Amino acid sequence: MQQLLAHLANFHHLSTTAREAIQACVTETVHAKNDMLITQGQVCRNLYFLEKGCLRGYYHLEGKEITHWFGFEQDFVTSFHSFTTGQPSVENIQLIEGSVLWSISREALLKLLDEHHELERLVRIAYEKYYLRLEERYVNAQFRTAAERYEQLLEQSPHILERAPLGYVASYLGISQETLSRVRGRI
Amino acid sequence: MQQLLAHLANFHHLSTTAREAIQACVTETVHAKNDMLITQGQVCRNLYFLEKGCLRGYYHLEGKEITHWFGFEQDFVTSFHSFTTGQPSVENIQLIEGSVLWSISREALLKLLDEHHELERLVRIAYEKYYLRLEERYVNAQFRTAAERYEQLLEQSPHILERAPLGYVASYLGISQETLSRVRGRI
DNA sequence: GACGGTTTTTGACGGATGTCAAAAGAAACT
DNA sequence: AGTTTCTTTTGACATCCGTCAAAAACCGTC
Repeated sequence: MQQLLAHLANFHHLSTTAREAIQACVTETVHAKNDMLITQGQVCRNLYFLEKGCLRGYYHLEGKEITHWFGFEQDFVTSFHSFTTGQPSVENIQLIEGSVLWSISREALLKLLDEHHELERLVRIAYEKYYLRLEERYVNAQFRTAAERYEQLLEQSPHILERAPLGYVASYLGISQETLSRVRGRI
Repeated sequence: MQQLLAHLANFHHLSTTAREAIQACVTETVHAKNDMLITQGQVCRNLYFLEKGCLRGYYHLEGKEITHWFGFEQDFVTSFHSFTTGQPSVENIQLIEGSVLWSISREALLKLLDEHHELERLVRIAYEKYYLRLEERYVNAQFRTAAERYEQLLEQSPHILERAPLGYVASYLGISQETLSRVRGRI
């Protein structure tokens, strides 16, 4: 819990009343490896904060699983599209390791924003950071060869390679597992 | 100007005082085809609203120009990373057609948010939409063949194909102009 | 309607990578 | 240690696509 509040305070100052309001409406959950946090077709009603563990977001395309993001300690995670629009999720969120999560429902979050106006700014700043990360990932995806994309990842996010199985990483890079294996062998 | 205010009102209710404050700090500019709005290396200090016209954001990678987004009427545009962090832009923004833009500086925007608290929420909602669009683009980029990515674009954003030269569209799809030309010929 | 410049198309070729299938290696369980 | 199961590697082959170069189509201007 302290982790979550400390993380939020990085974005913007937090008053005591806001802290207390947040504490009152988030709840802790523990999940085992390979558990599904969200399954395609469900509406994702919660925003999660990952205190301990590791997970991935993936969807199905052309008969394959495409892992498009990984989450680690201190990350906010949700099926963003479903959470913001209320439509069924097109993606799945699955635990890669046993994990500890804090969660808040969309309704509770909106109520929180209504009652503690200062938090609007905090959320806005969190979105900015979120957006920059997505943009960076997108740019990296433009590198032509598998080897280049792999080296980018190795440099920028080595923790992904250490904690996620090869197949997930391969689809994250947009290549087959076999190709990733070969590329890795050469380096 | 009415277009801009009407567009903002789509996100969230706008009070009269907020409207007036906005009017007071945005300015209109007109640009000719092929003008550069932002050049790589500059800090992008403004957020723009595109009233009329069409432009693209691109950057250089491995000796090629990568167009990674297009902007059209009613879009907010900026070099997002530079604008939010104050660091030099890694991307260029260039007009594809002669265009009419409204702009506001980062300082003026932050002042506006401080003085009109209600606008924080509006900006937060605008970010949500922005983010969803980026995510969608990212997912489309995962289709395996050039033909599939082209057909996705044809379905979801035919206006891009109507208004942007082939070479820009090709790099947007992550393929060569020649391949795009062939794909298009087959369909 | 002829000219120059720009954009798009066509052709030939090689390389990177996906696919399928099987082998090898690790980890988990008894 | 032995068996099962999961993950990673290796091999062979087809194909999609990038590159380079040249031709064709398009467009505005004189």
